Amino acid sequence: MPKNKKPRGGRPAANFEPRYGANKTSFHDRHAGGRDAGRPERGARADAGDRRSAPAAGGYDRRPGSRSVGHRGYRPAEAEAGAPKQRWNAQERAGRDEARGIRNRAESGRRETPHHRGDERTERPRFSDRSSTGARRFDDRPTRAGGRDERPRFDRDDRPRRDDRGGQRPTGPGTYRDERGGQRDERPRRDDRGAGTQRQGFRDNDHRDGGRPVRDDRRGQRPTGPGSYRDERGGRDDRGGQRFGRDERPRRDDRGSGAPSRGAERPERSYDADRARRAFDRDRTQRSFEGGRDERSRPSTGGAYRADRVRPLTSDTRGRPSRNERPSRNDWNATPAAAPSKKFEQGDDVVHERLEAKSVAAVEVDGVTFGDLGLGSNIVDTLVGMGAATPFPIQAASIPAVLAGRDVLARGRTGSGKTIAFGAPLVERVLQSQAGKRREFGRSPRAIILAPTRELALQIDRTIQPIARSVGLFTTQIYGGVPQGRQVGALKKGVDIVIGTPGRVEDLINQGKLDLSDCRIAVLDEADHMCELGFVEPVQRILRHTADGSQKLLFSATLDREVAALVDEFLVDPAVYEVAGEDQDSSTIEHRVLVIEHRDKADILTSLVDRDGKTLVFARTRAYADMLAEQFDDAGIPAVSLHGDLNQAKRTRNLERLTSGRVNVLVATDVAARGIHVDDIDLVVQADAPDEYKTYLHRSGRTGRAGRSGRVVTLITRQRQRRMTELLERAEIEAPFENARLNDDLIEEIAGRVPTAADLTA
DNA sequence: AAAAAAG
Repeated sequence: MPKNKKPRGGRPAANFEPRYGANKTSFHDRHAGGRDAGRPERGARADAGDRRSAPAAGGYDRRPGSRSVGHRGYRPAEAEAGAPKQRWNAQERAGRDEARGIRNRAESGRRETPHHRGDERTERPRFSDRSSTGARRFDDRPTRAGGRDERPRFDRDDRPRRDDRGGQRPTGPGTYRDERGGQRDERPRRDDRGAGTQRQGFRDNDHRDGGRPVRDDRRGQRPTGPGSYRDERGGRDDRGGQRFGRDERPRRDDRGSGAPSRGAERPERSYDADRARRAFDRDRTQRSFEGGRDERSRPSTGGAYRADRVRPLTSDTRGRPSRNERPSRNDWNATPAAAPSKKFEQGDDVVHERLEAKSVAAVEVDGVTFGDLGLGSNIVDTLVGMGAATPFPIQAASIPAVLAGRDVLARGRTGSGKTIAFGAPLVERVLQSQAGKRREFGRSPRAIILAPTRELALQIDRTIQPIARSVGLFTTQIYGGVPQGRQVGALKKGVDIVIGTPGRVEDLINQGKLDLSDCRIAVLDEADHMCELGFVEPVQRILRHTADGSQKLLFSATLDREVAALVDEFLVDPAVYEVAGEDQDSSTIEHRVLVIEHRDKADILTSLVDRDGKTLVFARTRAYADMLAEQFDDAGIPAVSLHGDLNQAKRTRNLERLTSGRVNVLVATDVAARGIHVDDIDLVVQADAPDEYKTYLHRSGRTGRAGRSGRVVTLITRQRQRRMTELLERAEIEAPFENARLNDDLIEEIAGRVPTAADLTA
C-alpha cells in the first residue's frame, strides 16, 4: 500500500529514494492530488449558476491559495472570489487564519528545509514569530560571520545558509535527503527487482547511506591509508577501496603486533575443551533442530575453520592480546579484579565479568572469502559491491557459526563490521529455510533484528536490505515515531526480515499485526545495552514470541556478562567470539580530558566546535543538547541537535544534515552514542562526561572510524577528576588531563586551529 | 538521564 506513494523514478535508485522522500511524497501528494481533484469540482460549482463564475473561473487555477475541498487549507471559492470578509463570522475567520497558518508553515517549512536551522530543534520561542526573528537572525549573521571572515573555514558554512535564507530557493538537491526519515516501502518495484542490485544507480544510492556504514565499519578494523577513505560515494570506488583494504590487511597485523605472535604462543586447545569451559555451555541437544541444521548448512570450510583458525582464549590473562600490563577490557571485559575497588563505588557503572571467548585474529582470516564461509554467491557479490570483498575477523568467526545454526555472542569494537557479521549469514539462513518455497503473500517474518534506537535500526536496514534483496528477500523497519500504517501494510504483504526497535515491535505484536511465531532467528544489536534496565523486559517478551528454539545472535562492542539474563533464558550453547588485538593501543583515537572552570564551559565548547571538520558533541540531557546547538548556532556555527524530544522526522533529518555535511556540528544525547555511523567525524566532544565506561567507549567510537584519526575531548570540572580517572581505567583508555582555560592554545590545538598557521596566513 | 510505543 505504500507502494503507490513511492516516487516513480526510472532511476534504479528509486527503491532507495522513498525513504528520503516519504514525508515529502505524502506532502506533495496531498497538494498535487488536491489540485487535480479540486479543479473539476470547483468548476462544477462555479458552473452551477454562480454569476461570479465567469470572471472568477479563469482565475481559479492561478489564484494563489486556491485549494481543493480535500485540502486542509481549503476555503470556499465564494469567500475568496467575491464574498466580503465581513460575512465571515468569527469562527470562520479563525478557521481561515488557521488554514493560512498551516499553509504558510508548510510552505515555509518546505522552502527552508534544506538549510534552515531552526526547524531542527524542538519548539523555541523565537519560532512563534518566525519572520521577524528570522530577519533578525539573518541580519545578525553576516555581522557575526563577517567577524569570522578572517577564518576561511567559515565561509563554506555561512555562505550557503545566507544565500538560502535570503534567496528563498525552494529546494536544493538536498531536499530529498532532508526529508528522509519517513519510512520507505521495503518492497522494490518490480522493475527494480533482481537487476536492481546490479545497477550502478542502486549501488550509488545504497552506498550513500547503507554501504558506507558497513564499509567504514569494516575499515575501522584496520588502519587503512587515508587514500582509501574519501572515495566512498560511488560503487566503483568502493570496490577499489575494498581491494585496497585487502592489501591493507597485513598492516593491521603489524600494527596490532601482538596478534599473530600471540596466537603462536598461545597453546592450542581443542574445541571440546573450549566448550566445556564456557560458562554458557549447555547441552546442545536441547536445540531440537540443531543437528540436522548443523550438517546441512555448515560450510565446507566451516568446521576446519573453527578448529584451525579461531583460537580460543584460555583464560583471562593467558594469551591475552593486551600489549600493556593491565588486563585488557578488550577481551570481553575486565575481570572484577581489574577494577576491584570500583565495582560498587558507583552503582551505575558496574564492571561485569568477562565472557570466555574464542579470539580470532586478523591474520587467521587472511585469504578466506565470504564464499568460503558458506555464503551464497548472490550475497557474496552484493557484499563485494558494498565494498566488502573479504571478511573481517569478527565476520569470519561468526558467519560459519551463524550458518551452522548456533547461538552466537560476538564482540567486535566499534566499527568492526558487526552488522555484516550477523546480517549476511542471517540472510543466507533465511534463504535456506525458504529454499524451494514460494514466497507467500502475508508470510510472517523469519528473522528479527532489534536495535536500541531508531536511527540504528534504520542504519542496519540500509546495510542488510541490499543483501536481502539480492536473494529476493524483503526487509522492513518496525520502529516508533512514525505512523504504523505503512509498517503494518508491509507486514501484511509479507516480510522476511524485520528490523526494529523494541517498543513498536512489541506494540505491533500485541495488536496482532506482527507474528513472530515463525521467526527462527533473532538478533540483538548492542546486546548489552538491550539488557539494561528498561530495555530487557520488552526484549525478553519479544524474544519469547519467536519460534521455539529460535537462533539468537547477540552482538555488541561492549558485550559482557550483562547479557547473562538473556543468555540464560534464550541461548543454547552459544559460540562466543571476539577479535584479537583490539585494544586501545591499536585504536586511532586520541583521548584527552580538559579540566575546566564551569563558568568557561559554554565558551570553551563554542570554541571547540568552531572548526573545520565534523564534530559530534554529547550532552547528558535533551534540553542541554538543544541549548548547546542553539548556542553554537547563535555564534554563527551551524549546528543541529539529535535527541528523543525531537520528532522522528527531525531526528532523521538532523542526523542526515551532519552526514551530508550541511552542518558540521551535531549535538546529541546518548541516542547517538551507539552504532550510529557518520563519516568523517574527527572530533567527539563530551560536554558532559559519561557516567559509564561503556558509554565512553561507544561515544568515542563515533570517531576514529575507518582507521582515520579521531579525537575525543571530555570536559570536566576539577571535582570530577577522580570519577573520570576511574571511568577511564574501566574503559582502559589513557587520556591526559589538562587544565584548560578559554582561549588557551590547547583548545585551538584540539579544534585543529593552529594559531601559528593562522598567523602565517594573516 | 536517556532510550524505547502512542491514534
